[in-house]
Amino acid sequence: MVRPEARVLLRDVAQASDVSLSTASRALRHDPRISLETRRSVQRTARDLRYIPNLAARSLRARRTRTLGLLLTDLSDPVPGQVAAGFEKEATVHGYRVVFASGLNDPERERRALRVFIEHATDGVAIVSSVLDPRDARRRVPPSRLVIVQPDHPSILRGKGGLPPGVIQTDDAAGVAAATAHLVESGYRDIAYVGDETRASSAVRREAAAGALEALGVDRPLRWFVANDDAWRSPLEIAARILLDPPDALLCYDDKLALAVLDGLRALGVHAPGDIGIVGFDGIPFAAISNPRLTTVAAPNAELGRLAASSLVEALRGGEVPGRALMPVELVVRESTRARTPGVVGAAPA
Amino acid sequence: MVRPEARVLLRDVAQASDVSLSTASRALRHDPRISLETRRSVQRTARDLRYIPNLAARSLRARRTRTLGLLLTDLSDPVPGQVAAGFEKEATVHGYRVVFASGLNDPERERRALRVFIEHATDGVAIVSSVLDPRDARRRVPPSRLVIVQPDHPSILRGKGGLPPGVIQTDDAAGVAAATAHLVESGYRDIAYVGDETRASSAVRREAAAGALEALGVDRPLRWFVANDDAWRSPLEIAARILLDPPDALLCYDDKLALAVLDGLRALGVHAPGDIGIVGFDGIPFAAISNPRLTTVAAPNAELGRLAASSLVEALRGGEVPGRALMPVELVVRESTRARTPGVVGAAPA
DNA sequence: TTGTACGCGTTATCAA
DNA sequence: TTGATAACGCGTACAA
Repeated sequence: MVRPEARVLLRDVAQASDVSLSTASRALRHDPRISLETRRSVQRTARDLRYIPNLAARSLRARRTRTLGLLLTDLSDPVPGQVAAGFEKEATVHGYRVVFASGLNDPERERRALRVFIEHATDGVAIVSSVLDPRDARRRVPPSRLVIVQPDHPSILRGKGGLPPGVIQTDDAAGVAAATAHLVESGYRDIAYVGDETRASSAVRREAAAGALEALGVDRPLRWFVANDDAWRSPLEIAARILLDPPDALLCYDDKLALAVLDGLRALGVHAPGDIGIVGFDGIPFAAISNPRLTTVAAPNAELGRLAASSLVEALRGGEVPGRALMPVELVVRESTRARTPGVVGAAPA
Repeated sequence: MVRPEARVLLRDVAQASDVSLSTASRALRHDPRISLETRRSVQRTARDLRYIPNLAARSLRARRTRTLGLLLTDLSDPVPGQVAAGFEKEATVHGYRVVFASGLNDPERERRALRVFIEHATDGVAIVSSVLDPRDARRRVPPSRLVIVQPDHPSILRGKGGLPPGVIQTDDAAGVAAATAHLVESGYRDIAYVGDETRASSAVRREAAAGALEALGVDRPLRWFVANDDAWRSPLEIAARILLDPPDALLCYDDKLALAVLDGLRALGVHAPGDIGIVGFDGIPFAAISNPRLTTVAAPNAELGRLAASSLVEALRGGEVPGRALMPVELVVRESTRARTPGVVGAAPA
């Protein structure tokens, strides 16, 4: 980048300011041992010469890069996108740069990405919605410099008892329970979950819904329509399967899927909330302006990213292990669910 | 990253394989001068020791990083997200890593981001939808290593005559013209543009619509509702303004805005395509499953990203200036517009 | 076919 | 308060 012969080096700045290399270096880093006068002068010439430090040399010597790595699933998806935006913004505030990599839910790609971060000698790493085993991740990246956001590995199913350190996640179970309660209060009885059969985060939500339903004393257990990761791409297929034996209401894995289901059902003449109630998860912007507007469990995605960055930076400063956090989610009731009397609509047998 | 005492260096690999540093280095880079036998052995021990090369040292010495920089507007927006995903995927295929930065439509932030790329000594840089003056960008990054995707600076207005090298963009004017023709063919006469008043890309689309309308011999000139960058966040406000004097059809700056307008109008009792026709731009996934599904001009966003990466890589290999490309867009007619007879609906005075 | 030795640009140690 | 100098880890011209 930039032709070598054109690039201004620290030594050029030093020569131009008539000081030694080390003085120039210190002056630019605001070292208090350098007189204010020299500092100003050096900084001025550095700006005049358009000096840009070579990060490679700096990190080689200083053993840190002020760079953070962020591993996420897919940049083209709004949810990880929001997390990434929050993370980058917060990191920038603290003077850190960010290197991104996408894992696309493939453990092998995720491992390669971590390797890239290590090559880049990132000071810290955040992993969002990783399908990688957290223990595996911690073997590759020292736990003191690792934050795991919204883990999506089966281990989160067993780990009911307390969050491990360095993990930031939303209280999905509570959110789904609230959504389930809302459905039941609104008179829905025959409720089904629509979501992935393999991903751990999906299992968490499904089990939370089942548990809530039972706890609420609803006699009909939760049903389940399997809709894998890209089911939202074929709204008709999934809608047709649902209509084979339609429940009163659907709890969908996420908003993307919920909106697709909404579309597929509409194409087949079934409308929410009149014929069926629909709830999503995530709170993406489009859920607020769909028709009908989608009832959803909103997660603070950008905030998750910000928190990941700040807790990473703090841990790096203090040499501590990053803290844990369980973030609340919020049920946002909109038009895709509504109060109704049970049994009016849908093929709900006695 | 990784405690120094734990990190495996090339010299550790060399020692363990009983060869010199340089032999180890060459063996790992598949240098044909090293016997196959030693190569294999060194590679084996490197893997066993989990050796990960230090990129800083390598790039310092080799004067290249195999890293590309991607500057975009906002990671949380689906459109740049798709470009980013395509870019990253293609870059990875060619063995390049990617550093991202978001400029948020702020020239100052964009300049800072370019600086970060130079610090990182990225081999090449792609700038997506930048509001920075391309000449400014080219002063900071050598043109031979710069690709500008979808520039959004006023200079694109004047530069009608031929694309400059290193620029990749979509043929927005043609797309908007096609959309306008579609509206006119469908019987819409009083047509308005909804979009930003300052951004160059918005001006291009508005002018293309106005020109197309005139060329089609429609007597009513294009009207214009100003809706700035985050107007989509307040659907009611913009819808209310439109309803003060509603046209037959709306050409919106992008899908996000179109969907918001759709929502706001619905809230006020006005429905597409019955009461008004609505067209978006971008072809985001949600436009395909909205209600009504959105007629839009679809841009090949992921492809744009892929092309940017591959043309950058190619230019780096050949030492050439990256090529130019004008990508076609496609009018996708869906439910938010439809054939109708003029004058039936809307406040179209004689 | 392999090894020796130097330098990439910066920061940190030590001495002045 | 400042300067000289030795690393940091790797790639490569040159020697063997």
